[in-house]
Amino acid sequence: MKIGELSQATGTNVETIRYYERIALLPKPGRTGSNYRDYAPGHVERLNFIRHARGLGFDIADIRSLLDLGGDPERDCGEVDRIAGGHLAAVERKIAQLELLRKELRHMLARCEGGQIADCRILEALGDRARPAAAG
Amino acid sequence: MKIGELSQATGTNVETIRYYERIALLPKPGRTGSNYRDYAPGHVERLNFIRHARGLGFDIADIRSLLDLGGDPERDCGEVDRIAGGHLAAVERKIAQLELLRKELRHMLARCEGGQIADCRILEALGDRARPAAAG
DNA sequence: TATGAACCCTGTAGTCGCTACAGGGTCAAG
DNA sequence: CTTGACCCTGTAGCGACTACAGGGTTCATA
Repeated sequence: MKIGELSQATGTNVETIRYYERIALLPKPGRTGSNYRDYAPGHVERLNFIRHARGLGFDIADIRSLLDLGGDPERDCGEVDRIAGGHLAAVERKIAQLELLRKELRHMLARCEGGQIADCRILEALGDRARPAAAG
Repeated sequence: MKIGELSQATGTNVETIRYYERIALLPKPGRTGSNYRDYAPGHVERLNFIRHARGLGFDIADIRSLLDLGGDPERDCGEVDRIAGGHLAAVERKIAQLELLRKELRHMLARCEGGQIADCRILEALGDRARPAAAG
């Protein structure tokens, strides 16, 4: 299987696949006589795992750990749970933070009554660090 | 005012201040005889604006536009409104996306019953691209 | 006067996860 | 025999910083 086919099969950019190889996230495949990468079904599986985890926002260090753990079937599931739980917590923190931003942005926008820059409540709110809109 | 004082006054890393100068977001200050940067009150105000806007997640291109607009007091407020509104929409999209991730992660974690890696539902869910947990 | 700490300077490289070239080689079809 | 689609390596770019290395300055203290 050539890199273009792996790309098609997994919906992954060719450059991204080569990048994953470079950082040793995806093992080096064999090569054809003309030096083309030659992938096996295991590569498809692993790359699907990686792309799904990336889609869920896991960073590459976490994915590396998850893949390592997956290669050790007798080991306890706790570490996997810890990584996924840690990531969920991070996502929840991020959501909470963005909800605060949303509130402040909505507040700012609600105060805008059009008119001239000189009277712009949005610029005023941005400049006024001592009294951010979310607190008022 | 030296860079360390500006840093204190605005809660901004010294390296970040120099970075803002390099990308011409913060105007070059005067220099003392010993070549130290010498900031004026206007710099404090501008940097406060920048930091507040960055805290709200505006990117530097947007902040540049907002600062430019602020320098033109007779101009209509519409462009400012458009930038802030666009950013609010982006924040809302991001929240929606993270809420989906949260759902899928919670689902994955809920299925974990401990035990061995070989039976790990989390790794199974991650590997199973055809049927992501959020859809089931 | 010497010394040491705390500050300041420039310039460059690293972070993360890709993405986008430049400059070439390979292969199948017409 | 040429065209075009694919493949290769290597390097540089993105955004928004952050972290040095390797030096200069200032000020208080001994």
